[in-house]
Amino acid sequence: MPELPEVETIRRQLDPLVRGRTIRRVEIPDPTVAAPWSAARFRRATSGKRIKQLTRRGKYLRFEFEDGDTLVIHLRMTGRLTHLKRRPSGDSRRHLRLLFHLDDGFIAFHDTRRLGKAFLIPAGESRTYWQKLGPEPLGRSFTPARLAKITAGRDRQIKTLLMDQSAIAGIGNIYADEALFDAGIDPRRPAGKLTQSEITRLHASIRKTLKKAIELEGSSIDSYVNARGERGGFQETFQVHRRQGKPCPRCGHVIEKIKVGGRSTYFCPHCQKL
DNA sequence: CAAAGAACCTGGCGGC
DNA sequence: TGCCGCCAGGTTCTTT
Repeated sequence: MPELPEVETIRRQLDPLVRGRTIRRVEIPDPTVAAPWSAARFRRATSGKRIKQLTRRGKYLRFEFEDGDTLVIHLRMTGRLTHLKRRPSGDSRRHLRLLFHLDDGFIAFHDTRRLGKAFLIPAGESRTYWQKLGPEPLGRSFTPARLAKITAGRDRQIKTLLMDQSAIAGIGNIYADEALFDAGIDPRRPAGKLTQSEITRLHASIRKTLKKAIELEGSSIDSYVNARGERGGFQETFQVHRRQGKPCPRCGHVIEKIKVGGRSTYFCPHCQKL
């Protein structure tokens, strides 16, 4: 489910609710979420900790504790993180993987496909851990020149590169498709062969698309909901993603669905130049 | 080293 | 109705 806009939406909603709160107790109905750590070790490392703030890096959510340690949660495909006033019971515990009891309310991590992860980064190791990720596309360091550096000399298809988290952090299948359409670039283009003006356009399209998606609180195709359990709104504005067979909103040509890097890819063969 | 492909999971859907 | 294969917003490990 969640790419940068969805994770950022959850962060914005949750941050004011968890700031200064203490994790009183942790329930771990499915210990694989904390693997390779045991449930006991995970519980010991998180309970009693006071949360300083909630931050995001790429698609990772970070509960920063006052002692310097960080609890990291990655939702992968179907993870959901919600704030609850009451402890879930019965049907609402289906697919529940983690439940944090705060001094006021609960943070629940549900995950149908069980691909999501929760883990801890000790105070000293934080800096090096996040170095593996590329720049934040909405950050100051992500300039057209920076994007040009990322694409230079690369033989890879541009869409695959955009989704490579070590190149740029936070873009997934939805926003890669939408940004490439907005920029008028075929997703299969070798990254290193983009012209300067295409790179400038793509840079602007990435930022514009992500910002708009955050405003609309993310995209809900299937399972995604925000921290309040509500669906996002950006799926209503999809230009090409999941719209194969429908007319291109710009030229009317039929939108096609192909595979790029093993992922379903939607684009307009007329507007997006190969 | 870079790039492609398989593996990890579960559930929903279309086809037969 | 039942079974089967395919598909899904992501990452990581293995293979080329």
